[in-house]
Amino acid sequence: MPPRAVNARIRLLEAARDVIRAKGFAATTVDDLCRQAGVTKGAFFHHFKSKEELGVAAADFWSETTSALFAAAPYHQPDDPFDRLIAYLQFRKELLAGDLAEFTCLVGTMAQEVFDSAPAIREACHASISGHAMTLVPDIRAAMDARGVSGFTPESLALHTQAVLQGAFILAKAGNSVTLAQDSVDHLIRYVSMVFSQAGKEKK
Amino acid sequence: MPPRAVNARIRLLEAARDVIRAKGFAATTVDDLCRQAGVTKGAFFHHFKSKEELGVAAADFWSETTSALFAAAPYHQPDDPFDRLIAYLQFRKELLAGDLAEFTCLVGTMAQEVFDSAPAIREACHASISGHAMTLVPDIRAAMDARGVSGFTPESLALHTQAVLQGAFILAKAGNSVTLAQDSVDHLIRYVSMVFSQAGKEKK
DNA sequence: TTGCCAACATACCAACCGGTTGGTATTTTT
DNA sequence: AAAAATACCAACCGGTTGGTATGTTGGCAA
Repeated sequence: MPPRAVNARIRLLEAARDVIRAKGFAATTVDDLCRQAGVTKGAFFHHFKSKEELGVAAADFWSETTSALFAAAPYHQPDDPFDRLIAYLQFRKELLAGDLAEFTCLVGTMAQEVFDSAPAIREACHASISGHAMTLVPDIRAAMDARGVSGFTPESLALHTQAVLQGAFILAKAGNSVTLAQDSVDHLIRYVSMVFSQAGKEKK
Repeated sequence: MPPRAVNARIRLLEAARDVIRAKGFAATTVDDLCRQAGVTKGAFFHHFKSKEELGVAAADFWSETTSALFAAAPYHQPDDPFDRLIAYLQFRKELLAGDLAEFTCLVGTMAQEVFDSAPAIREACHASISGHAMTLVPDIRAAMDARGVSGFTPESLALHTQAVLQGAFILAKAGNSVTLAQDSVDHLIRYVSMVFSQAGKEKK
């Protein structure tokens, strides 16, 4: 465990996370990242043999940090699987606060840009998104079984929640408005509630 | 009406539509566009004073061509507003075919990339997305009134449909799978059906 | 015919970008 | 303590990029 080595690498990954979310992958230069991380270009190419490899590493880094965030989040507390699912969506909605580049999804942004030109990055983004979605599957499956819901797979609903979130990010970016994203998540919560026959429980 | 002039401009806009959807805005070079359009750089900067201005023009061009496409589409035929809405979503699902770069949304892709660095493009993308969404509002409002649905605005549901589609594009790009996008649209159709109390009409 | 202007084409440039090189300081291993 | 590996730096390089400067061409009005 080298003392400073890990530092530079992690600082570059953090810089990638922040700068790429604001400017996009292609528009972010290696110099941008070095400046933000406070290291030189030599250090950059010591840790990553190319910009593309940094993209892959940034996606993996994103997977690790976000899965830690969600694992520690409080939405796992309810006893009922359905309640946990709703609590998850509510938690996602609460995350939509502050500056746009701070809560949007790195891997969604990168995937959009490089899906055709950098398959390695695309694949790492795919693993990140679907990996996170799959953490929802046990609860969705349990809720479906408990309430006799059918007509779709737990996996497809899990992925749909991520699609709505990704789409919400795009609307928010285009409209420069966080509210747009929140409204979409509200529709998603309403959908999930109705699908699990909670439609009767109208909020006041 | 100049004979060749309009040609070069439109060919550049078509090139932008095709190349940017595949490579993204930042990764698309002016030379890329000139090559694809079969014109020289001189022609490019004659019609657009900068790459950014082309981005704005491409977004506007996208608005025009897509609104013509949707205006001529057959989903307007049903008499009932709700049926028209479902027909629209079914139509959107049917459009998800062929190569990824052929059915994804130019303005969604661009907005994601340039929302922080090119406000003019961002605004043109916003106008395109919300302009299209607003064409759905009369039918949504009529369906809500006819069936006594409330709890959200017609505008927010219209925008939500676009969010789902944009998110579906991202999942499809990340997973390199059209099916992912189609599944999400299925969930959206199920949501809209349930919201308008069509949940009883289960498909076989 | 002349004059003029839009619509291109050709040639070019300065800045920038990803990546390399050769070297040094600091650990780790032997 | 010597040797080897790791972590990092400053300077540099060749190709690329958005943009410009300077023509050239064809149509059209006076």
